[in-house]
Amino acid sequence: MHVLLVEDDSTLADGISRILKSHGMAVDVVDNGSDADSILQHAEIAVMILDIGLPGIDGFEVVRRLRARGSHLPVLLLTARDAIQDRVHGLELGADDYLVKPFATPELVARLKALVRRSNPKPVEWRVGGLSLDTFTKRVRINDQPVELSVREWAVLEYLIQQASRVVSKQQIIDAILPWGEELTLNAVEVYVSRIRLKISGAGVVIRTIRGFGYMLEKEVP
Amino acid sequence: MHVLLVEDDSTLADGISRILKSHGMAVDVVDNGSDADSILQHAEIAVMILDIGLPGIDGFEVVRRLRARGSHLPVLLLTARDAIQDRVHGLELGADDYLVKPFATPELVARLKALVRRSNPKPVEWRVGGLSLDTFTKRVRINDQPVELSVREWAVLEYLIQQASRVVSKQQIIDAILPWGEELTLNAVEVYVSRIRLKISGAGVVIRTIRGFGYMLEKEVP
DNA sequence: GCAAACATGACATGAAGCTGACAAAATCCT
DNA sequence: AGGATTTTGTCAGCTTCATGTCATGTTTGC
Repeated sequence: MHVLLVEDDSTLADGISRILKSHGMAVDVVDNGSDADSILQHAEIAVMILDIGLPGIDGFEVVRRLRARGSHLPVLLLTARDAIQDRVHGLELGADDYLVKPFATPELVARLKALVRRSNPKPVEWRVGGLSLDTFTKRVRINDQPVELSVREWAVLEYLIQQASRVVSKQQIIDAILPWGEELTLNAVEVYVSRIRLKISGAGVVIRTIRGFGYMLEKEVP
Repeated sequence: MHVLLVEDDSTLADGISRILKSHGMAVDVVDNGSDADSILQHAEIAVMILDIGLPGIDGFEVVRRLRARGSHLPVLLLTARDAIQDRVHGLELGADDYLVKPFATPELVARLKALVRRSNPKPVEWRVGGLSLDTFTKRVRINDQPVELSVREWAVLEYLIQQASRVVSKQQIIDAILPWGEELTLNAVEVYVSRIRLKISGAGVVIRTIRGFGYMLEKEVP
């Protein structure tokens, strides 16, 4: 999960960054509004922590532009203790929650998690041909017959079905299923695919190998 | 809608009271904890605004007693600006939100409305197979035989039964049963589940382990 | 036909889960 | 209050099984 932290006090930024990383989040830090604005338009960010008091483009403007672009990205405001007007104004502009400085770190983490959880309602079911993945029960069915998949296998198959009829490279698969920074042999992906193929044979769906490019999940054509 | 306002600063109490009334709410004002406690037990209150710093029985104690009686009444805490500990503690005890003094009136009203909206009264009884949880009496029955669960066990089982037939991760369980920001080892959840399984064996219900994902409560399939 | 790319069986490693035991904390009970 | 009892969370030891790599076999494109 990528967190964008916009904070110009570098000491505070470092502190928050460290805490979040220790909770397994990937943190991008910028210290001004225009950098934030540009990153938001180009990177995959799951949630933003935004200090109101910034030099140049201030926090309000960042939120305003973000919402103007139609984004629903959850935003957590950091405000000074006395800045009541700021909080109200921020919420009006479309921020989702705020935290008053100074705050306790568990509170920050809890609020962040809550925010992301709230804004992240996943589709319940993926289906291609006779193959269906139920994200509630984490169960895979082939023509209504349940099939047991391991975590890794689930992750790979979920990614493939989301990208159905598109070619995805092994590296893309690795990036999709691994936490940031972790690596794997490309052969590992081949092994996953092999195992998955075994388990989903008979569904009207195949994982085609596109030699030199990667894999593609698609309906079987006899 | 009846609001119970517990605030010993009469100037502030009058102000808040006036604002709320102008928004069409009925307001009961008391200036101490024991009065609050007694009103809560005898009147139909929709939401409580509670100052922490009270003479006699303080705000924490009021919340504690309220929750100990099994009530889900939404509670909005009023805390002094610096009292971070108070906020965390209050949320731990089961308050639903807090507001730092001084606050803007639109914020108070907005939060209050949000709180009431959010507090949808839960069904009194959950039932899956031969297992039933009565959220009012906090009692668990297996085929009408009462079973004793501890508070934690109750909390976990309640969450599991609410999410029946869905996989919930250990972290989700922790987030669901613990107050904001508190943490636990994931192993603790394993222990809870282990203990609960012992106690509910024989109901037509099992807590399945979905390795790598979490747990799922569902009807037993022999 | 040959090399590169892919497939897959086999294996060691360790991650995930379970549970009995225990110390600390909370609660109950005079 | 304070002693007894229950609850709670962590740990350690153990089992099970998923995981990732390797070695070796197979396919594919040129």
